Amino acid sequence: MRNKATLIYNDLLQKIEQEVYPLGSYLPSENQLCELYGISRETGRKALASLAENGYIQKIRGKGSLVIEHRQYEFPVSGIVSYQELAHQLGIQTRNEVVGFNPNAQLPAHRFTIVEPTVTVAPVTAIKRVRVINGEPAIIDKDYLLKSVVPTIPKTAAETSLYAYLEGQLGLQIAYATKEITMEPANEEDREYLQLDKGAYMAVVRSMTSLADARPFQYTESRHRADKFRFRDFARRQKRG
Amino acid sequence: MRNKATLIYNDLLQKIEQEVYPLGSYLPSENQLCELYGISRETGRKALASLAENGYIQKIRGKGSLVIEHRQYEFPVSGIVSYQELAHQLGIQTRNEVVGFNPNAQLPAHRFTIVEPTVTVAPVTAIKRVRVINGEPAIIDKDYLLKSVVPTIPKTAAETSLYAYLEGQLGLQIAYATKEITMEPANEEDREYLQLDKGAYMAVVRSMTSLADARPFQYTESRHRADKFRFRDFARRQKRG
DNA sequence: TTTGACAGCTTGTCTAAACAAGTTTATAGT
DNA sequence: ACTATAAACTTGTTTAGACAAGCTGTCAAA
Repeated sequence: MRNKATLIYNDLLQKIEQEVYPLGSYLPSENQLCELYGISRETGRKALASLAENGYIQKIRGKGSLVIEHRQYEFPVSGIVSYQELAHQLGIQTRNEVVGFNPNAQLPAHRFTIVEPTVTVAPVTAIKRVRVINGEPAIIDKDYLLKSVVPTIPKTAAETSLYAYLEGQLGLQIAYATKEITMEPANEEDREYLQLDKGAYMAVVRSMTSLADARPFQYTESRHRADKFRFRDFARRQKRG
Repeated sequence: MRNKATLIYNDLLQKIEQEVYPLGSYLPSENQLCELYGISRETGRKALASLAENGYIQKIRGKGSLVIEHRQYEFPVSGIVSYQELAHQLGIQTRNEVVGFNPNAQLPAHRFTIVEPTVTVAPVTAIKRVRVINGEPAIIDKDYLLKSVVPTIPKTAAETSLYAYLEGQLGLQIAYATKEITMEPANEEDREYLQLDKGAYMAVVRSMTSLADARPFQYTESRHRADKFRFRDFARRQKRG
């Protein structure tokens, strides 16, 4: 990372995870961080603010930055993390089956709001994948990527990691996403690919992902077996005036 | 709110929602904000950073702060918002039935980790409530509040708003929470209170809420009818070094 | 017409300083 | 032994300034 605050954030985070700063202990004070890293106080404070934001510490005035219990990475996580990144972090035995690949599909464009408001249908690349975890098919991912942003996608990228291709090869800057989680009855496709009984339920995560320049480019529908689904979140209470 | 950044955050947020700054437009530049509000640039930047964090704007270098589509408040929301606050914001017709109130209950203390690690059981006040939305019972909330933090809770507080009592009456500063969402088959209690068939599924949200001094004080199990459940989230991608 | 350089905007990063306010500890006085 | 005060820590807020880097339009040169 280029900026100092992120470097310090990563360093402190690593030391929290390695229990150099264990649960219930205090991080070095802001002034100590200045000396330790050779930075100004505000720079250190930015790193601490991010740690607090993500649930690793709680800042207490007059005392310091307390290391608190944070959510471990579970599957699937909140945040934008690609499946491959996640599986790697967790050491999960996983396989990726591309069961559909259509480089010339169409999608109603009302989903991609700001971009092309006049066009009613947008050309997309459609990818359908089944995630097999420990030998059991658990998730169906349906991705639709705007061809105006990503003209071509090699099938091998879908088989390995889509994000590695988008960020690494194409240099796209993936910035943010909105997600919606609902519970829905399994449809025929679900039952077929995931070998489920009738009456089974699915956790469905629909998300729109956008680039740093605010162009939405990817719509995803991720359908999870109910019994395999878990979502963890950390939230801070906002005080409104 | 006391600090300027929060004041400006609230003011900008209001103007975004009232479409003074509509979707797709740019907020005043940072230097303009300085003049508009009579503040320094860093103070304005803190307000903008919070707006970006919560998904209202996307900052684009060289251009400005673009107003992007943000999640409307849906039910239930991410974040820590009390049921009453939420229902009020949404104008939902809602009723609150306290179906259980035990001021002398016990709960395994391993949930409240840092506080009392040696004690195996913690004294809590147990509250069970059914949320009735538009005449239909939709949610069962089971709350357990540590008596070491909140010694007594009037039953009327449970009938109206628990958070209003904790923050308003007792002056407690509720700071953060970790949540976990899973899908589980409905149990007998669910079926009884929510009038469900056998084989019905529930969305279960378990959460631990803590104060500003990092003391966890509340464990909640919120059980939602599957067909009424929806969770919306906004996430930014983190770049790791 | 096209190209290229540049000025003037924008946000991003970083620093140094000052003061307010909450916590802890040492100390002096009772 | 107890208490009140003060000093020395902590984080919280705010400012002013500097320079880097990305975007856009202007204007002059080719």
